Amino acid sequence: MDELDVSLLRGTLDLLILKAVSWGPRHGYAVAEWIGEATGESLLIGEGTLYPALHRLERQGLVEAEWGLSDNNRTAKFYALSRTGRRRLQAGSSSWHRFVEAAGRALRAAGPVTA
Amino acid sequence: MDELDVSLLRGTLDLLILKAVSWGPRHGYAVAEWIGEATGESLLIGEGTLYPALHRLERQGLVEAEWGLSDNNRTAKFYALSRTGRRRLQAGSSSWHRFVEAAGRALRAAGPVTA
DNA sequence: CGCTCTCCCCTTGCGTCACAAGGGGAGGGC
DNA sequence: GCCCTCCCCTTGTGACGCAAGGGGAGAGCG
Repeated sequence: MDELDVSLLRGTLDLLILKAVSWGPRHGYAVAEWIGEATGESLLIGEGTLYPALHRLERQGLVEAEWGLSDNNRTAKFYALSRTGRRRLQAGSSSWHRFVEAAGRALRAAGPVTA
Repeated sequence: MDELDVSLLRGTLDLLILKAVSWGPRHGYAVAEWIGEATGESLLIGEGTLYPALHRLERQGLVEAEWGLSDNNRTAKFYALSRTGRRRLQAGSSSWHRFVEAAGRALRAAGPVTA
């Protein structure tokens, strides 16, 4: 009943990261923490998953990175949501919900054709 | 507003295929058709996606294949859900819904900490 | 009889991605 | 001085969705 082994994180991770920085800049480590908290520890992403994803999003211009100091006085790279990133987050969320709704309906279907 | 380009089909496809054959044997082509219908044409999977997936599921013992004749009198390979396949479908569906619920909650979150 | 259309099967190659496993540096308490 | 936590990164590997290819066999139609 703990973390899900499900590998369907695919495609959802980017959205979650964008969401994590949608209220202001956050550094990578904090992004991972937020995702963990926000999903009730259901989704724990490793650093080998997180950082490549952040770099990917940066390369796509969806987030912008800048070095700074964390609350604990540690050097950290802060990521901020760009304008296109925000649009992407909205569009992506919408797509995501539609996809999930469609698939969920199919998975809950009772009969083959119900004819 | 048509088909979704989203690549988060990852991990969901297997479940949909298992569901498609959960009411009795179905051949590959028909599986793809059912998924299309059941998702309101939101999810249209190509043959290059479908067949490898079917073979994968067969290799894992979740479905069993057998040659037969389709409604149109064509030679076709029918896939039937095995016992372990059915268990997998139930467990997978449950995991899927929990995952989706957790991620959905995070994506809909209003504030960072609401503190 | 040939033609074409639909149905139904398959494979190879490519790009992407989650993940495990590795490595490093710098602050702060003891 | 030591270790723990925080915070960054990379390389390699396996898995997978997908486009693009190829083929064969039934059925309507001229």
